Amino acid sequence: MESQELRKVGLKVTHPRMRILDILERASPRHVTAEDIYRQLIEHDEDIGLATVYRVLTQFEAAGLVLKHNFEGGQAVFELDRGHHHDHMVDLDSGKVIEFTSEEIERLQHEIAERHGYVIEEHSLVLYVRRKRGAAS
Amino acid sequence: MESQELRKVGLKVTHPRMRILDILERASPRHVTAEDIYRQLIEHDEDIGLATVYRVLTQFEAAGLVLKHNFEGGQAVFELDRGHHHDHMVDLDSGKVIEFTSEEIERLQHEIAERHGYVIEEHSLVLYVRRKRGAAS
DNA sequence: ATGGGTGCAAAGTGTTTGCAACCGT
DNA sequence: ACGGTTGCAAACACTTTGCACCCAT
Repeated sequence: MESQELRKVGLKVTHPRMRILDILERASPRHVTAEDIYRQLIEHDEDIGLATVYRVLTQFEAAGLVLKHNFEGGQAVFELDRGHHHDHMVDLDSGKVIEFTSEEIERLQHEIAERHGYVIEEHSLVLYVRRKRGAAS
Repeated sequence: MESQELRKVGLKVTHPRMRILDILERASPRHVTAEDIYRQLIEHDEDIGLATVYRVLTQFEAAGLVLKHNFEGGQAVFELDRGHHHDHMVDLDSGKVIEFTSEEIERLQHEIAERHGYVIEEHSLVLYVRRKRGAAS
């Protein structure tokens, strides 16, 4: 039950938070902007303001429920944190976001930070790509 | 001579563009925001508007003279493109930007994109780091 | 009941743009 | 002289905030 997830992270169980969490869980594609969520709320005749969407997303991020990414293009995108760290590829033509992981890149990153006397707090790796000519979909 | 660099990329040699290019060349740290540049212009009693700084930086980017990065924190940072591709580490405490390169990470990135049927158009790898406890400066 | 949560509108930030004057060629 | 370039102010897009009311506990 979603209300448990909210309580678990110390957030009061309110209607806006439940609805937004619900949308994030069902979201496909998984990466959505605040406006995307707001639009869906409107479609479902929910009377929730855009400001609330931003506030709730910020709280969810602080609570570790969602991840926020700043890809190119101004709008931040959010996704539910499912616990499996991954990086992103953004298809420049379709806007589609593809997730990927690479143990090896992770390892190299830590090695590099270490070499400079640093510890990685967080990182952001985004590949902006285009379909290869002749590649199948 | 800087005026040559401008002509080479097809930009009219104007006072604002010369001054901004000059600041970028002398900049240390090399990564500066539009405001940083604007501030320096003001200090040197130059009568150049912030809008012009943005316009010129955009043109420089399009001309391949500068690179623009969107690190966390809203403000975009610019650096003169010296031709040597590199990625960035941002010290979360000092704001300092450290450059690094990793042939291996580059290779892995292309391998991953390839595996998904894509070609990398550009990419962004930023490590947000903190000094390791006890690490020398 | 009480303190956090919410909607709305207004304020903020960083960046872009319209326009008349200006300057490099 | 011409057309690109500039400064200024206003417009923009996205996000945050102040405030009076509302609702979960």
